[in-house]
Amino acid sequence: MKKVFLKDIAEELKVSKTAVSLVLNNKGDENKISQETQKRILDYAKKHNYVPNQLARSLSRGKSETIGLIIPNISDTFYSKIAGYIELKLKGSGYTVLFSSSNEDPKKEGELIRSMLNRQVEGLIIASTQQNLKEIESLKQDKYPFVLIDRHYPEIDTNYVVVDNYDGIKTATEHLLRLGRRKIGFITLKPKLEAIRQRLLGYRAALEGFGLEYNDDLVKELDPLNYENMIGEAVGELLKFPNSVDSIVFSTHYLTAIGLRELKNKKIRVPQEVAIVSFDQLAAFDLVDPPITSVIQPVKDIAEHAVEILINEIEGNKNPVMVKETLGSKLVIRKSCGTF
Amino acid sequence: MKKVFLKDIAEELKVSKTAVSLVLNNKGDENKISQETQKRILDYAKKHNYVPNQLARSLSRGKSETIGLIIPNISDTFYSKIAGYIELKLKGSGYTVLFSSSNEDPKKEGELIRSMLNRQVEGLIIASTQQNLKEIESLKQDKYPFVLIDRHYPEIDTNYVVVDNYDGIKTATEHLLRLGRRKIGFITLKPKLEAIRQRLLGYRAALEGFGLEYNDDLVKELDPLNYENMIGEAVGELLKFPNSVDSIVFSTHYLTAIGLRELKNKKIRVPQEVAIVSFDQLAAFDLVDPPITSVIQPVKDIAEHAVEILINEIEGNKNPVMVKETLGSKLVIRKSCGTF
DNA sequence: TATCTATACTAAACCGATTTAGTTATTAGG
DNA sequence: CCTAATAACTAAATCGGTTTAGTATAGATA
Repeated sequence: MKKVFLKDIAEELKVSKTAVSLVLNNKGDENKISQETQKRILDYAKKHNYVPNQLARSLSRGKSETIGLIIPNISDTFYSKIAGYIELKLKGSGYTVLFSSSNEDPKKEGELIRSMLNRQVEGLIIASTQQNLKEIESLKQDKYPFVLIDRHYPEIDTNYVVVDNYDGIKTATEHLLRLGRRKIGFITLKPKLEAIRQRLLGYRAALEGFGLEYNDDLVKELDPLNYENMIGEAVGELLKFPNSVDSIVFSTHYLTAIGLRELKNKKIRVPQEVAIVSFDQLAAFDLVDPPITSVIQPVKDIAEHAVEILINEIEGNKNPVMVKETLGSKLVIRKSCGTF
Repeated sequence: MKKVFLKDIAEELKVSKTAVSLVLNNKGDENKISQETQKRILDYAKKHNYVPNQLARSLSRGKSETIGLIIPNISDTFYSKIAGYIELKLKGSGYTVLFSSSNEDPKKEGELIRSMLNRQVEGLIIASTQQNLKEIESLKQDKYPFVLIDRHYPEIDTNYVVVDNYDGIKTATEHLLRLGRRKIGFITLKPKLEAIRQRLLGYRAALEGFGLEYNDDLVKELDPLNYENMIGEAVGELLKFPNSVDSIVFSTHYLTAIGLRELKNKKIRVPQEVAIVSFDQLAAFDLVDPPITSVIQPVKDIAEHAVEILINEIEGNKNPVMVKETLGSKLVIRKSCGTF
């Protein structure tokens, strides 16, 4: 079946392109196109299976009805869930999502932002590497609608929806302290990210709240690109710490998973010898031996709030007040911490 | 900073739009634009931070440099991993991925396909609901480049990359049989999908290979949209089966997870009383109590092969032979099956 | 001197829509 | 009967690029 264009319909029906376009966009009535003509156009379009070319449409209207989502990694369950909820929230709104992963590479992230702008997305949701201050600032300067999620730039006044990382880790650490653990290790990533830095601060604050001194030796910062090879050593060192640590706080779900694997390899009994708690979780953490006490994130809320804020800015008032949301997380207590 | 367009550059530099366009597309030399003019254009473009409007570009060239990915659900780790690998494979090729979830809804899938065509994507990778025969056939008729993944339509001659579902489940079931289990339950989804039907056949073939009779009571088919509420009953019935089953094969990772939860609730010892094996897995299945024996899928291969086939068809010969690949899976033996 | 050939460009059509600013024919009002 | 208003359209500009088919000039060749 040959593809049919607006022009074809117009020629065939001996009406103008204008008429066809108006009718197909439901603007026939308000533009006084007769019912008869409207019917002819509609029928012909349906019969010949006409579909408008979105590119042409977007170009001429200056609206793409697309929003862009830039995340570190679509394979990470945390982000794939967010992506899923964003899609769901957008369902029926007419917007499509264009998404891409930066793989924590600031340069790639910059390219993605520009590529999305070229593609005329109408707004962006970004879980940034937090190393593109310039780029984000210029988005803001251009009054381009966007909202940061999961990670934001404290130094710029933007929309954002993040989780209270500080508080999440603090709560988790305090839970261990309350259970009597005192030699608490912390396995985290090298803090290029403000979010990660917040987690370290939370850990520290919890200790100090219990009158304990912060000890650098208890904190292992792994390279985000090479953590799998470094985890063995990190765990090993914590176990060698004078008489070994009695517990470990992991700052991400994947560190927890490989950390626990390592502890099991070394035949450490969890939680008897070493208790653990995790920031964020994987789907099966409740089934793990032992079930892992985790700080769980309000993934759905992050996604939905971000979409609401963005759509509101795209469609609503142009010079709005920035919306800043820091959502709370929830500690789900299972067995790996040594219970309550 | 005001946005600068091709036209602006041309007017400012007193050259034609043609010249600017050619130079910026690296076609200056072959079109004999003088080095001097080229430099002026390039410098001006860089200085004023010119970026071409992709929509206009795509429209006029008839190429969008975008490929579409339609999957059931981006939140499912299986598909999010595939999405990740597809992105990775496409990196540097100039193509962008536009992806959307059908949520197993054939109608939605149809809309997505059409929406992507409107957006002029140059090719499609689809993990179909397998209930859109018509739609897929018409893609084929239009010689539109596409490749099916994970699920295909046996009745149409298309490109596809799938996993041998039959063989995967058969191997898993045989493993249980070889370990002496004889009353093997099978928890699966209602087989709207050919892929799911294949799994049932694999289960059955394994039994029959061991001279066992297929028994309907041992097979529980759950509604894909309501499996969480049905799992309790399903497991309960299998346990009530004369003297209870001695093992269960789960046909997807999420059924395994909730099934195991249910078994644990009921204080069934796994694998002593009931052994389990899973088709596909979640990130922490090796850490679970007990670690879950799973058939693992070649996710990376699926993604990479699909991309290769698609790009080849988009850029290469126009009337190619369809590529049909059925990849093997691998049984990873852990504890939940009662070991070797 | 007339013709050919490079060189270095450009005008204008085109991609497939949307939209502004009219135009014509008919009817209503004064 | 004349003017104004309304109904039912349409021509042409526009969106921001790409591309085809030329053109003008200078130098080389016969």
